[in-house]
Amino acid sequence: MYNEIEKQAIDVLFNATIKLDSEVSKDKITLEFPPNHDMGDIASTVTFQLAPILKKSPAMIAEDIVEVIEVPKIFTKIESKGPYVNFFIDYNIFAEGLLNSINSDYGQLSKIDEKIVLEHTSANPNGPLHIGHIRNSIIGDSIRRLLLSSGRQVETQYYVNDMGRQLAMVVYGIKELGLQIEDQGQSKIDHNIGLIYLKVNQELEKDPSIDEGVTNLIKEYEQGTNEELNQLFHDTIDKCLTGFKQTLKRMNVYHDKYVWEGDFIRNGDVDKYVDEMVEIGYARMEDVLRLKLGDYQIKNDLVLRRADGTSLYSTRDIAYHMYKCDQGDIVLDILGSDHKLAFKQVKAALTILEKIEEDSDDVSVLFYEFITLVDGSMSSRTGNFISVDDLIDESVKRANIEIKSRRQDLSEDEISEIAEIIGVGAIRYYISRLSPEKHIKFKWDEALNFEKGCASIQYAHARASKLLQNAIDQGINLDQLSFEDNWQPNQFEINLVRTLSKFPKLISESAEIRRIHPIANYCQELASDFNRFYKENKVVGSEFESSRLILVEKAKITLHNALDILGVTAPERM
RNA sequence: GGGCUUGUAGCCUAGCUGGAUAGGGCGUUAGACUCCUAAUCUAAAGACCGUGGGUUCAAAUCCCACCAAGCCCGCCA
Repeated sequence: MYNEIEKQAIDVLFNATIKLDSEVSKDKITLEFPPNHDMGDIASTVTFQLAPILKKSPAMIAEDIVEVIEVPKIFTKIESKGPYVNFFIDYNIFAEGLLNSINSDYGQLSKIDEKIVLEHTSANPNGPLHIGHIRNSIIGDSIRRLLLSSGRQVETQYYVNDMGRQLAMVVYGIKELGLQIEDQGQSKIDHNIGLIYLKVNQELEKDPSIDEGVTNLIKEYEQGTNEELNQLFHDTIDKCLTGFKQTLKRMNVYHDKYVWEGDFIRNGDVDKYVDEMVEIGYARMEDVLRLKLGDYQIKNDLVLRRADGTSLYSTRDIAYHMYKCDQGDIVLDILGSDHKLAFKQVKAALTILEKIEEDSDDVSVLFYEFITLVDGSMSSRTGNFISVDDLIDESVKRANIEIKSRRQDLSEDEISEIAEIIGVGAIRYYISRLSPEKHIKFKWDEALNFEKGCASIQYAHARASKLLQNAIDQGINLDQLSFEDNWQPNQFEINLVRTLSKFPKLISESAEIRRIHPIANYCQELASDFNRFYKENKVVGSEFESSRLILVEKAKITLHNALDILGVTAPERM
């Protein structure tokens, strides 16, 4: 609906430029939103492009355009203001059309023939997920939802790091130090494993020879001939992943597939690609086997094998990325900014192996900066971290207290259910609203804010729900609403309609640049517009009851769908 | 030392392919519930856009230098 209006604006602008003998191609005519509503709904800056051609100031050209431009029915007027050509939408016409076009899957754009293989989270299975990891999961999962909404196909993968040193240390603790996962006394199994990892690190400080034992375990597991050892590695990882999955499920984070890195050793891919890189001449044996990447403006060699012949993370990651390239059209990783160099190296390797063109965007990353605690960075090794489980528990606990102080009429079960929705929402929103390149210093009170945070958006949704329920209780059939003939949207209704109309464009643009924080911003804006409308307009029992109920219903849908992209549940009441 | 990222009101932040009065939010101050949930709304105060140069008709946005914070430069992942 909104698209059509933009098209009309571009058409008449185009015709106007022809009349002025200064035709510009239609795709060069870009539109933007004016800084405030007094200046209209749509603005064009074509005049800046025409200025050098016509040798006149943009402001004069704007006046000329307005002089000759034909005003389509959907606009009340087109004005020039300085260099801008501003379009004013006729909401008496537009509101009904727009609202009629909103159905339950508003924001779901038409299908794009593109499949994206999206890897996110992929935390090492050596202890619980902490708040550093969860930024990855939240961004990754929201990107998945955003890309799906934009019409693309997405497969999300969790890359299970079973060959790494960290995991081997846990296994060492179980096998050689007699530590039992079930004996660690933590409430969740991944926390138990984290405690073993911590203990092995402490032992290692006292007895450096443990290091050699761990190395031997890695070697033996990579050879894969010791069935009992294989089983121990697998069991340990499975247990840890069981814990992860519980946490991720609670956070509304979904993976389609878990891919084990060891598989790329077992199926021979790692050897095959290493051999190929040797053959092509980029990998050379010096002190160890090194991949030379000077041709790709990377000074640091990538070591492909340890001196003892075992593989390294980066090597296996190359094989994994080769695999992912075959699974879809686009490969997208969500990674912490500490992986920037490593990723460049992997990408260079993919180029060497002729999987992708140099500088291709088909394999790319969304990087995010770290979350640190006030007293320094997090570390599973030293146990200095806040686990996601603790974070959720605290958030839900606070939400619970908040609800109890507001609602005395709800049962304990109802409160718990709503507290979970609000608590998890607060966390997801806190991460989603920020640009990924912003470094976060974690503070409880900032993360878990129930006023003007996510809760206020959820509240707007709950309000809308309640309002519709009230209407139903009065015997109104929501399926048979129609606009009153004399309804002319007032300023509050116009603002709400305008914001609603921006949603599909927001989806396509955000998906294009692969950013989720514009969606979070939008949720806030929409909730705000809805709350203002609600405050100033009686709905049930008003002169325009039917039109307003339609407006409320559509706002509710949009709020719901926007929150859904952020993985935030929209509650029916709170 | 080299590279990448960030620096916007007391605090958090959007804007960064240059263009309209730098947009939100928290907090502060002053108001609003006999009226569909006040987790709300209204109003006010609060910003030399890190600093210094430069390019331009026009710079928060581009270029250079500097300062500050974070990250990377492993036979860790």
